[in-house]
This record gives sequence, C-alpha cells and structure tokens, in this order.
Amino acid sequence: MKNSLAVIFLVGPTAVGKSAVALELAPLLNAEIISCDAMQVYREALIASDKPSLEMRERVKHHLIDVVSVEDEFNAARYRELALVSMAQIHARGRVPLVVGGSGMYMMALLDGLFEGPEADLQLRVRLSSHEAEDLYAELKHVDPVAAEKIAPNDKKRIMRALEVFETTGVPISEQQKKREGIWGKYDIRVIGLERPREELYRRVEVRVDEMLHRGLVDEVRSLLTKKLSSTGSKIIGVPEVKGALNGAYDLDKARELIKLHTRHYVKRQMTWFRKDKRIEWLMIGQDDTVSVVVDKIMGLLNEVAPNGRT
RNA sequence: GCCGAGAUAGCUCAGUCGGUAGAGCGAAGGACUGAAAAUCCUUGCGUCCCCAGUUCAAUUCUGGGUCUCGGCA
Repeated sequence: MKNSLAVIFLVGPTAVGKSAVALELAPLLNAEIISCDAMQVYREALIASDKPSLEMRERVKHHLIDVVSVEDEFNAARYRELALVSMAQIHARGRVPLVVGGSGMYMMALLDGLFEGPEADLQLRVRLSSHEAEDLYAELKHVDPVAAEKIAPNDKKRIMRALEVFETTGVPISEQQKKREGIWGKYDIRVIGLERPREELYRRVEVRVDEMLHRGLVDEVRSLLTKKLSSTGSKIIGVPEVKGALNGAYDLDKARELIKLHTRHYVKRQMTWFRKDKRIEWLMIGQDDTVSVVVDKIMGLLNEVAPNGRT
C-alpha cells in the first residue's frame, strides 16, 4: 500500500558534489539526510571515505555515518535494515528522508529490496575461495544452472555467493532471487541524479584526492592499518594504495596516482550503474553552477509533477 | 664529436625467417539481488620515424637522414 510520505534520493558519482548540494537542499525540504555510502558507515575512516564534516553534520542531521568500526563487516542488507529504521524515525518526526550517496547497490537494496537470503558465511567463503573459479563454476552449474547462466565463469564472488546460498539453505539462489520487496511504490519517491561531464568529474577527482592527502590521509591509513580491518573496510580506496607506499613497494606519488586512477574507475562504474536506472531524473551540473543554482534546479524539478507512469 | 642501442596503438613493449601487426596498461561501453569504493565481461587499421634502393611485394633487407637513450670523449 502506498502512502503519501515523501522520500527523496540524491545520487551520482563520487566528486560530483552531492554532499554540498544535499546540505543546502535539506532545510528547504524539511529533510534529514540518510547517507547511502558503503564506506562512510565506517567510524575510523574520516578522510578516506570523504565524510561530511562535523560542522555539516551539525547543520543538518545525518544518518548512517559512523555506524560501525572498520573491524566490523558491513553489507547491503545491514544498510537496508538501518536505513529503513532511520526513514521511519524521520517520517515519525514529520520530516522527509533525503537519501544521499553513490553506492548503487545500497540504493538498489533500499529501493527494490533484497531477496530473503542467508547471511554471509565467512568461514564458508574462506573455504570456497581456496578453490579455482573454474571448479566453483562447474559446481554451480551442477546445483543451479539458472544462476550459472547469468554469472560469468570468472566472477568468483558471485559464484561463491550463489554456492553459499545453496549450501546453507538448500534452495538455489536463482529461485530465491525471484522474491524481493523494496520501498519503490510504497512512498512518494523521487530520485534525482547529479551528473557532470566525465572530464570535469575526473578533474574534480584529482583535486579531491590531493586534498585528502593534504588533510592527512597517510596518517589516517597508518592508524587504520593497526586494526584488524574487515573485508569491506580494507577496500576503502586509499587504504591499499597508501599501504603499498608505507610498505615501500612504491613511493607516495605513485600511491597518489593509484588512488586517482582507482577513483576514476569507480566513478565510471557508478555511472554505469546509475545510467541503467530509468527512475533517476538527471540534472547535468554546469562548470559555473554554484551550489545554490543546483539546489534551485532540483527544487524546480521536484515541484514539477512526477514523470508519467509514476504514482 | 666517436661507439653502441633504439624509433611499431594514448603509454610500456612484443612481432613479422619480406605478403601492411599484437599483448599488458590506459580509455570507452556493459553486468551487478547479504564483500559493491568489491567482483566480472566486451572493444585494438595503427603514416609499424622519414627518404631512396633491392623486390611481384618492405614495417621487416640495404644505404642515407632525423630524433631519443646509454657509454666514451
């Protein structure tokens, strides 16, 4: 059943300028921000995940930032649960949830839901990962040919997840994936996508990475490395790259270039993810657009009637 | 200035015993249902440095030139 409560999403690639826009947009919408970012949930990764500053978080209430330690495993299902709780709380206060971020899978988990699958089984994953992808794939073909059809023979992570689901529940993942339920259709939802020309996005990535290093990324990573990083926490862009430099595998300039390169790759993958989602209403940001100009444009979009077929 | 090595895809380079060429990286596009800032898939005509010669045919051989990098002065 649908009710008239509103939920606004503001998505887009890294470095497009979401955070600053969200900060000015939130008061106009009577909104609180729910971060949709797989890395900003990690408390100790301040610079590496490029979190909004404490000052920004004082001006507008932010949810789902700093919710776990980098030693903890986190995933899309956890995110979804927590985000749903935050959404309910915000609605209860008579306010509007503004979901802001660039983690496409987390957005999808919220919007479309996830199938009721088993939790990640770390021990099983460790065991499976010692096998060759080829063998795992052969196994998958045997127990779940439908899933095998959709998964690339080399895509070890997906093969492992499919096997994990089958081994722990006895039901093929392809069967379970048919049922899922998200919030799409249940609220008055608008999804705004922020975009910039690729070249400019890449320029902004350069600036952002240089700033992160300037703000003390190396020290932050050094301290992160004293902890037992979870599998997700250890993947934060910046961590493995700086680690290499600290180990003497290469110098800091090389690390800087690697971080920029990996961030560019990430931006590209984000765009691939978002582009295919036809629910997103895109807004191309011009080079000279100030934050307020962008905010005005978004308000303009939101005041228009939602596109056809949307109820 | 002399001696040597090299000049091939945006970059690093392989190769063609003479029949106009291919890897890695980058780049672009795509997939994505509990690791997602992860993981995976697809896409390679480029004056083979320039000029001349030999040849049916030269990027490949020969000669000359230009440039680059080493070493010696």
